[in-house]
Amino acid sequence: SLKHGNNDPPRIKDEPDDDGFYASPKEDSKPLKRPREDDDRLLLILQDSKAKKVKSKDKKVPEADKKKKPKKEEEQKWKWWEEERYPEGIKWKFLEHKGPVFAPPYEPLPENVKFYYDGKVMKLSTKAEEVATFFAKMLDHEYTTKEIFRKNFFKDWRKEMTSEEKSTITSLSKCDFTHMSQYFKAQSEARKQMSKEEKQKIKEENERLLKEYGYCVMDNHKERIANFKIEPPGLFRGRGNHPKMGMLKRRIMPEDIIINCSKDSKIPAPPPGHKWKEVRHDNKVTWLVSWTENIQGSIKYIMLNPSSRIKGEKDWQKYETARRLKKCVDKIRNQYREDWKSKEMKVRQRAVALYFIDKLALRAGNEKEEGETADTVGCCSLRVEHIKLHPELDGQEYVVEFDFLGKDSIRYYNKVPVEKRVFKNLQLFMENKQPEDDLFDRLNTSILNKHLQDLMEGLTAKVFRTYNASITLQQQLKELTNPDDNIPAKILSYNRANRAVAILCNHQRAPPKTFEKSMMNLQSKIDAKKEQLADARRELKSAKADAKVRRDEKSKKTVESKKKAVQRIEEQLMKLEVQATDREENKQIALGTSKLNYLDPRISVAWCKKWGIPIEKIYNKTQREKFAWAIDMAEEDYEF
DNA sequence: ACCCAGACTTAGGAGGTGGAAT
DNA sequence: ATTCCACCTCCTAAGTCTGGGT
Repeated sequence: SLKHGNNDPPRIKDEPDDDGFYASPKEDSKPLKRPREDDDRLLLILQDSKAKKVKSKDKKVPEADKKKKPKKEEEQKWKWWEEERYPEGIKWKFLEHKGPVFAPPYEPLPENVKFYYDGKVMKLSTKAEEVATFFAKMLDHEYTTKEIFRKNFFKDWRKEMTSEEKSTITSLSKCDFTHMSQYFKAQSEARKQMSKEEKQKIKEENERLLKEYGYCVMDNHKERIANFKIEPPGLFRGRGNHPKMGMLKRRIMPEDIIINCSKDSKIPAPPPGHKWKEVRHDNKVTWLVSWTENIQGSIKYIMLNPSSRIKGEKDWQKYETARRLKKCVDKIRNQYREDWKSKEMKVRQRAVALYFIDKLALRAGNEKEEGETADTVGCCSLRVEHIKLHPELDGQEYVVEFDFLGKDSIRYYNKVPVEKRVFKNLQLFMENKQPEDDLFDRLNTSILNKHLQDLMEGLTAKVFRTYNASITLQQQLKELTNPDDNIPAKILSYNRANRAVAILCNHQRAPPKTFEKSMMNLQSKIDAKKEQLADARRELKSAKADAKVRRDEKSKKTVESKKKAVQRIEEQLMKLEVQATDREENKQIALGTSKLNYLDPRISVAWCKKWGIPIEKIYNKTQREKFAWAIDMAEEDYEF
């Protein structure tokens, strides 16, 4: 994908050198006060009494606490961040859940929906038909025309056919799925046209499912599960140029499922007539359910929601590690600059790679198995073909031009002036190499991370991304927030700071399909508003003139109300213009990923408090749930 | 030193939803 | 009431990193 053009803003963070600029964090990684007290500190409310029994041994709640026994609502806002953490390695003491929800069984097509082979109607066996419907549903997608997709699909489809089908259906191009495809289109159209009641019914059914399977009990607290539904079967579509696209993702059965829960919990029952693959009781891991997927052979998990204690604690910890990096980043930078001069090739490569990771927020770049996944790279796996060296370019010296596909096959394109020593090192690394050779042939992520571990406990390559993202947000907010601005303008500043981070981290998106159109609509709204403003101003003027002549109360009042009207329209216009700017600047940039994964939420919370911005303007409901810990603890003077 | 399985975080897109505009 | 559109939720792929085995 070539979403990213040459004219993009440079993706280099620009951070003040002054280390004393930010006061050192008041709290370090041990901010926890209250002891956890073995599972029975806080009572949890569960609607069903069964679950209450689970914790019937909760008798020793201290008196002091009983008095303040929180009401239901408060209880749902359990402040896990005020409790002590478990010792390293232990993730929970009690875990009970209902197991996964399986994909609905296949419903065969109605008799009148036909599949044609070589122009003739052909009735498929149920299994073959099911797989055929997967293809039929994708017919409008470009990738069903791709050779790899078709080849992989056909190979896997044939495995599901009866021997007769196999001998008849020998060429995919003779298969006609169009009737099936039309049927599905009609179905989805019908779904859209459903009556309110029918839609309501579906909604209620989903809610029932969520209520029953969407939560678990972990250590006396009811916690939301992130993904309690098993992935349905279908055709695999990897991102980018994936060698396995089109392969059949098989249906997961209870017999594939490993259940993880505590011994003394009510063990979830497999569907009637089925058995689990295994039930285990491993409290050193956080997952509730796992299975092995058939495309890559990797393990998939059911885990908790980001709002859960177990995810929140980890997230918090991540930002604390990044803050520790802040304290020693100067030292580390000096160190790698020294290492550029090392006589050991390995050390030089490590130092240059680390410089890229730090300066450009590149990912570590683990090696990948060839032919198993799309060809993408990160820092350590960069190849000679991914960079170009320009001793001079557009008036700048020592420019490195990066052009490679990163995670999710998102293109990274950037021209970066680097220090002479880096440039010379890169020339050295590239000597006598082919384009497809590794740039850093003496380096991998394991070597790099081992080194980082020596520099600071818990330091890995990705900590630099977190650190640089968060420090950039903080610094950009400082720079861009104008105290005199109104709230929408301040929010625009926030979004711009957020955008600076997204650009640094190369978080891109495809421009929304309706972008041009919606931009035009907005522009015409702005034009209309401008006219309205001009009208209002004219009216004000004449009202003023009128008042000057008449000099009575009534006409004075008219002037006042006209004035107000002008002001109101000015404000509306400004809001629209801000919206247009924001949207335009956001065309290809995805803000969500950095907001959710890289920016210490306490920075945003503090900023909101400082400027009186309602937190709802920055974080939606889900995000507020995820960042409840930060919203609760960060004050306006918080420094990352 | 390497390899691999396992666990967990990070990622963009599809499609649904609900409120505003017409 | 209907349409539109922005936002949100869900989905699951694709990374990172660890640790155990050899």
